[in-house]
Amino acid sequence: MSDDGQPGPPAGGRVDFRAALRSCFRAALDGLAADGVVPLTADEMPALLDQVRQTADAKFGDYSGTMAMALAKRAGRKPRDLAADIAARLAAAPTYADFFLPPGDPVGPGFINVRVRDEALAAALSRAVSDPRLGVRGTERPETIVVDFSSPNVAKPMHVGHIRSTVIGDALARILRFRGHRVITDNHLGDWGTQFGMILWGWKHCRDDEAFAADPTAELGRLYRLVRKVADAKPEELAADPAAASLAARYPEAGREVLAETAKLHEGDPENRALWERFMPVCRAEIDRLYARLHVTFDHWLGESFFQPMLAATVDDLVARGLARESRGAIGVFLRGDDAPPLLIRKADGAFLYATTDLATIRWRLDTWKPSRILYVVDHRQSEHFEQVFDAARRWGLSGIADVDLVHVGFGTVLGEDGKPFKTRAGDTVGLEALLDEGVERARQVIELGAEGRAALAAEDRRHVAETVGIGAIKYADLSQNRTTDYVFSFDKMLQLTGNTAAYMQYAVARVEGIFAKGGIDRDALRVAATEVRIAEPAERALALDLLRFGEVLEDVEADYRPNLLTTWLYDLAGRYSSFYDTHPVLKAEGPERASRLALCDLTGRVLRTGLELLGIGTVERM
RNA sequence: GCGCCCGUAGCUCAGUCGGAUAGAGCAUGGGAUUUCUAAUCCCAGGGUCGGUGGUUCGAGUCCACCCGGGCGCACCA
Repeated sequence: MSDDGQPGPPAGGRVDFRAALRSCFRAALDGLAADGVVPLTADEMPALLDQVRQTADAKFGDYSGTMAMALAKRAGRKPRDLAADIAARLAAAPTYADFFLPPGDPVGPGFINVRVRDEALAAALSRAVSDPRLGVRGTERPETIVVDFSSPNVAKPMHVGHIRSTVIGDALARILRFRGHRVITDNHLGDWGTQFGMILWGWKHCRDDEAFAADPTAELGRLYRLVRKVADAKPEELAADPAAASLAARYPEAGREVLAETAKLHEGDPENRALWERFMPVCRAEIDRLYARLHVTFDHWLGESFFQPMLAATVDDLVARGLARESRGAIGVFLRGDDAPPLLIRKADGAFLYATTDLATIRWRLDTWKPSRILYVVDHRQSEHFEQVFDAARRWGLSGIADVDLVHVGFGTVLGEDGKPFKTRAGDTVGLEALLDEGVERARQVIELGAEGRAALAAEDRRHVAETVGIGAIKYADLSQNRTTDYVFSFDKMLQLTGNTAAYMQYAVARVEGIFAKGGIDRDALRVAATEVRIAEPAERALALDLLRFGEVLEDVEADYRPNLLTTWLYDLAGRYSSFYDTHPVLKAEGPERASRLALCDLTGRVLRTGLELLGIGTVERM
């Protein structure tokens, strides 16, 4: 439950029915407590008001409150009696009658069911149609929120394992921003770690100058993959790669030497530093191209190298404060006593670790941006790491640490079709670019096979549609899954263009556009004139009510950082629209009915488009 | 060994932090197009929610134990 349940005037005339009803319930419960029926403290109120929700089934009304049953025992009353008491107080709450029909008798063991007045629904709908924010209120307490996501290692080509952080992080950033927060996105590039040591070692021992001249990115990628195998020296990997095996035989100390190259870079060795500066633009050009194609942008690109100058001071400070100490030649923060493994912040060879960078980064962000939240959109396998880093940061006693919420927004591992995870360090996974190409190609094939209506699309339009649909399908497949569960990567599944997919909603948007194109409707004029909306048919009412829940859904997405709540709702919304569209003529309707249906179509199109936009998914006019 | 996560329809998954007869999609079977894009809509079959106990008005959801699977646990990130 968030701030939106607080009483208060609706922002900009926008109505959030659930928030309005919660504030009525709050008044009812306050009265209950004041009259001594049941004692209630202020801090348990949010959880109780959370029990005001959309009903499971429309036959029970639009919203229901279930807290009476939970409170009955404490009140020493029968659940139904207490529910009736609450319902009576609810009906008398200020503004209740403006929005809702009288609650009536409690149902079952004590459900208080509420239905929105049709006039209130029509009025809210007509305001939403004329509102650039589509009736969405947004948060009443804007915060500064840092979203740390994507963060690939620039030394190696991006692959499918990077897609979740990128897509989920981008969607969350867009949604939080739309909610009214000040959002700062930061791509914390891995541009300073061991993987650069591998490239440096590879460059010095087995580079191919011609290949580098022809395609620098590919050559650096080759070096990374090759040296990684040589350094790890796993027999089964070497057996499968003769080139790596012969190098490993020639340089048995390769693993140590790679770490030494990394340490030299960190110490400011001129040669390694110069090579790093030469490689960086090559690496950036590669990932920039992919971000452009994904339409993902960042406010900042503060990679590990940016924080490198702060690392020594970070370690010194933690040592000086008695939080960190030497152990087996390394330096670590002992968080769980002397026996449990510490959080290492400096290796025995002097090099720093990613925990060091993470701690320095927290300090810098607190000093610079003073955020109230920092979100880390990172694979859930790193949950322990973040627990430790957050714990260490709190003990560190940084300025502002008490006021910041550090959140690891974890997500399930990307698995291959064989059910095994894509290992970050594994050699040959599906490249991200190849994945996007395949998605677009499959979408293009569907378009070519399509009905005559699509034959009218110009070649340029077809390319654009294929790109939008193909990449949208890939993003949507990822976002529509509960973020905490593992995610099986499957071309066939994500590129299927029927059912619960982005294409279904993009198609609904295109059909809305079709109506306005065919009817030659002036949508701006329609929005200004949409003052007399009438909701008559059940399909219209269901659609209208659903449209007005946009703000509720975004609030819920923020509460748990779960974009799949938005995808589910959008899919339901598109389904309601399709049902409505199938049975209710719009252009052939007349008078107020036609105007009302046009208003519904206009708002549906814009809500779907905006919702997809918040997921980072594009739409097209025709498809 | 310690810690975290998961087990729901044939398949892939939702399930609003305890609420009403457990929902979608795909697949299967049937139906709808003189009408705004059929990439659509409507209908049907399909379930001991891994198992056993417990907590209570109520459990897929919370607790305990068991079965089965995944991940992490000091010098990679």
